[in-house]
Amino acid sequence: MGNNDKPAANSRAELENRLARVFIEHGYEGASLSRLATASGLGKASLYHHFPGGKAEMASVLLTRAIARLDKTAFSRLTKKQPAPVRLGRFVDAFSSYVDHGERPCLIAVLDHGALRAVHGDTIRRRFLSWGERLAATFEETGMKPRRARRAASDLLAGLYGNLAMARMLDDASLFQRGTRRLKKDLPS
Amino acid sequence: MGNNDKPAANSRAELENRLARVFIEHGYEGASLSRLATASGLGKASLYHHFPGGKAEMASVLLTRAIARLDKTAFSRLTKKQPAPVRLGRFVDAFSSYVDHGERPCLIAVLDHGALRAVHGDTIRRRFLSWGERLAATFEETGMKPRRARRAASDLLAGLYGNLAMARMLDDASLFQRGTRRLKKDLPS
DNA sequence: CTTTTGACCGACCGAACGTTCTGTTACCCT
DNA sequence: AGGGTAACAGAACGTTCGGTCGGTCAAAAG
Repeated sequence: MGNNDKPAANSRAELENRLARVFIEHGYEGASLSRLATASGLGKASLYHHFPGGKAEMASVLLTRAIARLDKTAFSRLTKKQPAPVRLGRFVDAFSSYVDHGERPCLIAVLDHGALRAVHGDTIRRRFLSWGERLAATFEETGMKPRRARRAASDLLAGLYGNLAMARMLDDASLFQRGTRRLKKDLPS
Repeated sequence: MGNNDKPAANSRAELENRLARVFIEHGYEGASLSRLATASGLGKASLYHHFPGGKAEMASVLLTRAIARLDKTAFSRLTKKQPAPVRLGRFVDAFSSYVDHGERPCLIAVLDHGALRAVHGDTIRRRFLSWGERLAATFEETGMKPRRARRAASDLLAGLYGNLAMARMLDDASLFQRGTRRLKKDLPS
């Protein structure tokens, strides 16, 4: 076996979860194959059974998964049947739980550095642009003019990621939670 | 020579600038000795003349320098003789120029990851805590109650780092500049 | 009972890693 | 002129890197 003290992941989802945690913690360059093997409970060679493209494919798959998840769990709430202010509140809550209420950095942001930025930076950029537009459109529904709605969308995203960054540097997730509560309170009603 | 197409750095400050750029761009694990050597115009072995402790010492020295700079150029403005609102505005401007108006990530934040987090995370945490208190004290001087001043300080720092993160992911420094302008406008007068 | 297949891994590979050894210059000091 | 030293680099060190190879083993398929 690849590891003595950890049971192997018993499902594809569990395997990806464990790999994602390594990438989040150490970044792409710091996530070595031996670390990934240990964390997954598999041998290095076995990882190539699941990801023939090696480390690059793992990162790519995990990034795609993270984007899909953030889209499905958070941004998709912006296009539901509730009134716009409710949708915005739900979105903030969903984003918060996506980053584990401030405990975990965002994998998308983590992978947008170093060697991977050249590969996936554009995908990430486009995605955030589209998300920003969706967010702005929702703010418009609350009665804001396009210009102001754009500002509100930009401020909200920056507020979310900023509070996440501060919570990480101060090693205090409650800081993110308080910041998020404030962001919600300032939402249009 | 360690390099063919780049002139060697001609001063200690210039050397550190070039090394810092590599750490900012690639992170600690991604900043390989050969990259550092190439960027500095020195041979790998020569870097050990200036930093006997190797890569770890480079990062440590550069981190200390970044903290000192941010303190001196930005946070020190909070304890000058001008009225508090003016000091806050100056602080935001100074922070903005510290990160090259949104073009460059903050080295302190970049080095607070992976292997280096265990080594320097606590130093960084304490520093940001102290900076947050200084910022809150200045907000208090504008008439805010302690509780609200703390919130304002936290929101301002989060806003700064959040806009920086968004500017990076969207690859658009003007986004940081607009966000910063808004943060200044919302400052107490 | 055989064959095939999917999951797995120990052992290995060349390359790159961070680091050190052994110098060679070039400049200062007396 | 001679001795010391700061600044540098070529070449090699042992280690770890991402990645490959040949194979085992259990269970499904025939």
